[in-house]
Amino acid sequence: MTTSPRQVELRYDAVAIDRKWQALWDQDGLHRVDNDDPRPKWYEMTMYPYPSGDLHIGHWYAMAPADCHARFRRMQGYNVLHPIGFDAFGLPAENAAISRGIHPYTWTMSNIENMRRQLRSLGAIYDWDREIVCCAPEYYRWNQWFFLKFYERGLAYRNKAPVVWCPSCQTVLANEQVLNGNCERCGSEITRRDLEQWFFRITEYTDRLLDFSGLQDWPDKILNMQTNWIGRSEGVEISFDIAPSNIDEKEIRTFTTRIDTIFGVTFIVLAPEHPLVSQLTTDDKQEDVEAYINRARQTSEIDRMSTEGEKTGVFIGSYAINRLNGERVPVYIGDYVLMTYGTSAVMGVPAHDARDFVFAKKYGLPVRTVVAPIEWNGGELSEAYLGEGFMTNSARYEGMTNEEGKVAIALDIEKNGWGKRTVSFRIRDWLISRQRYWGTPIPMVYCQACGIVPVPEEDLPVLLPPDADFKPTGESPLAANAEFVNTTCPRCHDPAKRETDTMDTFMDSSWYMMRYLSPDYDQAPVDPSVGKRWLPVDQYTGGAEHAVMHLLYSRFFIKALKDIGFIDFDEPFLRLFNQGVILGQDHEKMSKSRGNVVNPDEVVNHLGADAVRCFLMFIGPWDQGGPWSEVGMNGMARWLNRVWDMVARDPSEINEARAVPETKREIMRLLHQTIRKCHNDLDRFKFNTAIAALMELTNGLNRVWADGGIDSDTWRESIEKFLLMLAPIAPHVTEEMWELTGHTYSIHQQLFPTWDDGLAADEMITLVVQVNGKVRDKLEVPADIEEGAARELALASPKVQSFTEGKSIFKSVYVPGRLVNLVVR
RNA sequence: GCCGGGAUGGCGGAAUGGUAGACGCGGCGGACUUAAAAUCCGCUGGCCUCACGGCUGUGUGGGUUCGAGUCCCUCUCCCGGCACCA
Repeated sequence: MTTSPRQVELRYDAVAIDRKWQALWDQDGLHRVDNDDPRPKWYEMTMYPYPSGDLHIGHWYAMAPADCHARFRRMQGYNVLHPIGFDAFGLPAENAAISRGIHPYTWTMSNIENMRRQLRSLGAIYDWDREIVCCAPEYYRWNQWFFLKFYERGLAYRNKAPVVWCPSCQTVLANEQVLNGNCERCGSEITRRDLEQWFFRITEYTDRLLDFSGLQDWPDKILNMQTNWIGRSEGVEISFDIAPSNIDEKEIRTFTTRIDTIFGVTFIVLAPEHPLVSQLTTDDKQEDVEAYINRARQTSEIDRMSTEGEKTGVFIGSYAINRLNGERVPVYIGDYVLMTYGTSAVMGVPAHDARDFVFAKKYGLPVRTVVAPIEWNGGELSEAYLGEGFMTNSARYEGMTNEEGKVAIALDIEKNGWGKRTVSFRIRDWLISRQRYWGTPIPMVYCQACGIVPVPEEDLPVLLPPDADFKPTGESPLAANAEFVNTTCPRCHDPAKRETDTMDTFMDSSWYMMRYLSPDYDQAPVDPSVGKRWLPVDQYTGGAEHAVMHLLYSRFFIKALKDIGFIDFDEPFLRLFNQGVILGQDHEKMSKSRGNVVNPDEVVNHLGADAVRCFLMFIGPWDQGGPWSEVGMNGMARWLNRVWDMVARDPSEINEARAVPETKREIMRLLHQTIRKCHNDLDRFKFNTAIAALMELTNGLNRVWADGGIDSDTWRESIEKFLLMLAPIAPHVTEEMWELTGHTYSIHQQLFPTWDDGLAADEMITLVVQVNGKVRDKLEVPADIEEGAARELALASPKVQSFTEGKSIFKSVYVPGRLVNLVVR
C-alpha cells in the first residue's frame, strides 16, 4: 500500500515570488505586444479553452509548455504574440441553464472570470488586452458577416438534413447527448427527423484541403486523419437500365471503385431513402418495403453496429439491366447502402465485395467470380475475393489483369455514354445549423413574398435576445421568442420571420486567430494592416482531438476567405504540434469517478507555478502525455531547491588562487553543450530533455563548487546563462534570482544564450573498442585521434587481446570520435 | 475490419545504425542528528563470481549489417482515429 509521499518544502517563498512578479509584469505591461515592433513576428497560438468553470491540470499541460515555447521564441529575438481567449458559446452553458436555471451568459461569464484568475497563475505571456470571448456581440457579429459573405458567394446553402430527435423530450439532440442510442436526459430511444438547415460547401474544397503543401510542419497523424476524413476514392459512375421502364427515370446510377467486376453484378442495392424506391417498388412488395424503411429509420447507429456484419434488405420487385452484358438483375433496398455516399446505389458483386457476399448468401443470390484468385480451381468462393487477378467470365475483357480491365472497361463505358470516371468523397458539407439558443444567430429572414433574404450587413449584429425559454420544446429556443422571430423583410418591408437556428461553435474557432490581432476593431473582423503584419499563425498547439473538425473547418474557412479576396494567405496554421494527454497518478485518464483528478490550484498555492510548469514539461515527451505524480513533483521541488541554493552562493567566496584552467575549460564545455542541447530541444518542444540537460549542468556546477578549481568569472557566467535558459521554463523564480544576482530587470527581455561549437567540443573522448561488435574495452583518447592510432591503441589493449588471441583480424571498422570494431575469425 | 502511433529497469523516461538505461522518481547503504524529517555522499537491469571479470538483456520470431532499441519482414499486445464509404 502506498502511503502519501513526504512533501518536500521549498527553501524559497514560491507563492510570494509568483505574486510579486506577476503583479510587476502586469503593471509594466511586459507582455503587451506592440504591432509595430520592428523585430520579426512570431505568432504562436494555443487552442483556446472552453469556459467550463475550472482550469484543470489538463489545461496547464496544454498551456504551460506552449507558453514556454513562445517565451523561448521571444528570447530568440522575435516579437511574439501568444494570445488567449474563450470558446464561450456551446451546449454546456445551455444545459446549465436548463438544469440549474442560470442564464447561459451569467454561467459563462462567471466561469470566465474564474478561469482568467487561474490562467494568470500560470505566469504566461498572454496579452490580456487582446483577450477574445466569442459570445460577445462584437465577436459573433463577424460570424454573421462571414456567413453573409459565404452566402453571397454561393458557399452557404439551405437543405434538408436529418437531426437526432428525442420523441419524448420533443427536442433535437446533439450527438454527445445520445447514449447508446438513447436520450441522455430521459432515456427514451432516439429517432431521426429531417429539418431545413444551413450548410457550407466544404466539399467544393476537397482537392485543396487534400493539398498539404502550404503547411510547414504538421504531424503526419493529423494529415493522415484529414485525408481519411475527406475520403477521396476514384471510381466509375455506371448506369443500369430500369426494366420495365414505365417510369420517368430510365436508369439507376451506381458508383463503384471496382468497375473491373462489372460482369459479376448479380443484384443492385439502393439506400432505403433513395428517391427511386417508391417508383420502383411493385404493388405486391409495397408492404414489405414500407416496413423495412420504417425499421431502418428507427434503427440508431448504435443498433446498426450491434448487428455487426449482418446485411439486411428487401427485394422491391423491379429489375435493372447491366448494359455490358444485357443481364437482368433484381433491385433491393438495404441499409448497408448509405444515402450520403456515392450515388446511394451500389452494384452488387458478391464475388468481390465482402458486404455484397454476405448479402448474397443471406438472400440466395448468385455469386459469379470474374477476377480469378491465384490457383483458383473454378469452384465456389467461401468468401469474397478482394485481390488482384486475371479477368474471367468477362466477355471481351477476358484474360486481362483486373487492373487493365479497370481501364479498358471505364474507357468503353465512357465511349458508349453509359457512365463516366468520377471521384467520390466521404466528407459531407459542413452543417452549421444548431437548434440551440447559446450560439450566433444565423442572419437570415424568411419572407412570404421574397423568400430567403439575408440580413443587410449594416444591420449586424443580429443580437441574441437575453430572454429566451431554454426548456426543450422541439424547436430552437429562439423560435418561442416572438420579439426575436417577428421582423420585417429587409427587401419588401412586409412582416417576415427570422431564422431561429444558431451557428455551430466551430464557426467561432475557424477564424479566431484573426480577432486576437485587433479585438476592438469595428470595421471588419480584423484590421487589415494588423492582419498583414501577423497572419498566418506560425505555430499552433493543442489537442489531437481537433484533428478533423476544427482544423479542417478552419483550413476551409481560410481558403474560402482567400477566394473571396478578404485575405491573401491559404493556410491558417503553418505549424502544428499536438500535446498528449496528462493522466492520473494511477496512469488512468483523469475523471471525477476515479477520484484521480489533480487540482492545479492546490499545488500552485504550495509549490508555486514554476515547479508545476517544470514538472509538466519533465514528465516525458510533450506529444506523448504521461502520468501526474506527487512524488515526481517532489523531485522537481528538490531540484529547484538545489538551483536556488546554487544561485544564492556568493562567488566572492571562491578562492581564485585554487582556480585551475582545466576546470574552467571543462565547465565552459559543459555550459556550451547545455546551451546547444537546451536550444535545440526547446525549439522542437522536447522540454523533458532540455530540463534534464539543465539538471546535468546543475550537478556539474555543484560538483566544481564543492571540489574547487573554478574561478569566479566562470561561475558567474555559468549561473547567468543557466538562469537565462531556465527563464522560459520557470519564469517567476528565474526573475527573482536574476534580481538577486544583481542583474537588471527583466530576465524575460534578454536573449537566449548562444553557444560556441569550439568551446562545446570534447577534447577527450571515450573510444569504444569492439571485437566482432561486442564492447571489450573503453579507452580515453584525444577527440581528434586518427584511425591508425586508434587501431593501434585498440590492439594494444590486453582486454582486447584476450579476445583476438589466436585469431586473425580480417577487418577493422573505425567510426571517428566513437569506436573501433575489430572483426576476427 | 481499415488507417495511424507505440511496447526499453521497480516507475516516468534517454539514446544522428556505433558504450542501452542520460535525467528524475523509488529502493538500499553511509554521513549529519538524542531521534526523525530535510540535506549531503555512494550503490542500484538480471544471472554467475570473494574479486578481476564474464554471460545475458530494449514485446515475439526471423532478416539486413562489421555492428540493430533504432532499418526490413512475421506475429502478439496496448493506445488513438474512422467505421457497412460501394
